[in-house]
Amino acid sequence: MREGVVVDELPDYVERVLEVAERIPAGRVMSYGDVAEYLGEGGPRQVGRAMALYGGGVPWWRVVRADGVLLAGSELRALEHYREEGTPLRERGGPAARDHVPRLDMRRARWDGG
DNA sequence: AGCTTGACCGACC
DNA sequence: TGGTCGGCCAAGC
Repeated sequence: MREGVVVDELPDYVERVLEVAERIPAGRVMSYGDVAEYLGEGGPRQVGRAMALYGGGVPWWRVVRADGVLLAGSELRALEHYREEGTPLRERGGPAARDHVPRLDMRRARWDGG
């Protein structure tokens, strides 16, 4: 069985990142930096890379930027999940709300990891 | 070995 | 409220 040199297993660090992502409850989020800090290893950028490459199988929309800006390129997909899960958003109230993608209300949506 | 590139962050203005 | 800047750290070239 030595032929199976194919990488059917993800790097250890990536596995841990995905594990944390899966623990985030619906309606809540963690920032990349939060996840890194929670793991006690790596940094926001490492978490970001892990999610970008392998995050497809987990609730990727629950791992977000610390400033609450929605994932570039997937704003609408993410937004649908947020509305469905009731994740706190900062909608823009005024007339200028037209064509404006909301941001997450990080104060309320942030999850500390239990 | 050096430089650029990211699903980033916090401080500052 | 929004933009810049420096720091961050691994990967790629």
